[in-house]
Amino acid sequence: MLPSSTVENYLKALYQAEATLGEKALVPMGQLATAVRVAPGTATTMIKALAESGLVKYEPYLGVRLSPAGTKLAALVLRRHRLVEQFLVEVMGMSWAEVHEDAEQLEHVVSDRLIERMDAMLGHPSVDPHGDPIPTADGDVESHQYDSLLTCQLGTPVKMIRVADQDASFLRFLEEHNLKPGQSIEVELRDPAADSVQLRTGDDHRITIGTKAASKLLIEVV
Amino acid sequence: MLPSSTVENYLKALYQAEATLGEKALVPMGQLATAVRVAPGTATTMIKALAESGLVKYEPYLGVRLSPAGTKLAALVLRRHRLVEQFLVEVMGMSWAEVHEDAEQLEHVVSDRLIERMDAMLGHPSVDPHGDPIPTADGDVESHQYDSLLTCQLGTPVKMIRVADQDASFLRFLEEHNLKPGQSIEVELRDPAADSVQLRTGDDHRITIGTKAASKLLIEVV
DNA sequence: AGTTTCATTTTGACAACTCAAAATATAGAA
DNA sequence: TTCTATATTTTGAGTTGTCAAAATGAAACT
Repeated sequence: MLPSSTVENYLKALYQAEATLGEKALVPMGQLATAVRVAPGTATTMIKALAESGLVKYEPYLGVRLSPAGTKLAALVLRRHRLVEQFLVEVMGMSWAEVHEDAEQLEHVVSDRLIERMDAMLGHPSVDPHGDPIPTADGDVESHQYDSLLTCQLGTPVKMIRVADQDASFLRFLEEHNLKPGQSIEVELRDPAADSVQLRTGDDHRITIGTKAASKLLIEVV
Repeated sequence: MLPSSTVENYLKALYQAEATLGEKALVPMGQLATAVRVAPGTATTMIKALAESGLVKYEPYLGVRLSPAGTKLAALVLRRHRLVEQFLVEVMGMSWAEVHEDAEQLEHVVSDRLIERMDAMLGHPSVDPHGDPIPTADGDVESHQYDSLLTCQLGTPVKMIRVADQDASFLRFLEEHNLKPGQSIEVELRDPAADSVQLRTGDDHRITIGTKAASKLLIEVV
């Protein structure tokens, strides 16, 4: 019984929620319902069914957690999603700001045959255009913890690694200022009162962004 | 209200049935039900709904025909299907025998943006790997009537144009004998008693195939 | 015309997914 | 501890797409 697109979306949402909430945390129903854009009751119903089929562990009133089986399935959905994004950018020449929606659809229908061919054509990439890690065909992920532009040291040159946000207009903004994975950056100033972070990029541009945005830009000390 | 995958499949099946039955013919329910692989009653129910939304003309007990709106929608599904097939063969390097199933899924989720990108990357092809014509983005199709290896003149050199069958094992057979669109062929002999047709290909191989198979291979006199 | 045959339609039911709104549980404030 | 605000679950209902099997229509053969 292979999972429907709907089920895949629930699993994927749980996977991503767990990644930000921390491994062993239970994902609250409300958050899950918001993520998959359904009414709270709908999420409850679905989760009870998924618990029935062993894909999640459900603790009434507390939340949900993926089972090992569910985790693996979710990782494979994410693998397809991210390989497709990388493919759309690298091969089809699409902008990284516009590939998310397409990948969101394609991830559910792309066959193993096709996805492995894409993987090979791309030279088995380890990350997608946003720097998100691509799980292996076995569902294993290389997961690092990175600092963000909000938490890193001031005045230290760092390299951008990953954008933890898929919002198209945000990505377009980043693209416009050449803030992509690989770019060198230095945080010059943080102003808590103004809720802002001031950057200098490797190609010597100064940009000021909000702290919320800064927290989405993950980096590594050079 | 954009059509669901299910609706798209019904429309596509009708389009293809009409293409073989003749323009103004009504497609019988039974045939449609078989094509979309549902029980007869299911097809009746669905068709009544489609008639309601103006995509088909339904004549109880006689059959169905696509409306102009339905025809256009079906052509666009076919456009996506065939462009995807061409893309999978030309860009992804897949065999023409194995692209049908993938295209069957992808045709429902590939965005306009992506399909037009594929189209451009392929140089706006007019036919897919099987020689089937690719409708334009407006839903217009260049439709020729071709002779087949069953109906063409004996001993006359002809060129293969199109394979009117998507069966994977049949396509693998053709590939093995290099019977692809573009190939020159000559029919040497037809034996009605043996139900067979004997060919000589441009690269000088002799092959004997059944009349049913021969009727699927469309050609043009050189 | 009468009867058998076959295709088609109707009926009743079910599975997957969803919602709105009522009922209930939990947690935090008084 | 009691009340209240908030999150969660339950309930009843709707949509889409499906099937099996009964009922009906059309056609074909005595």
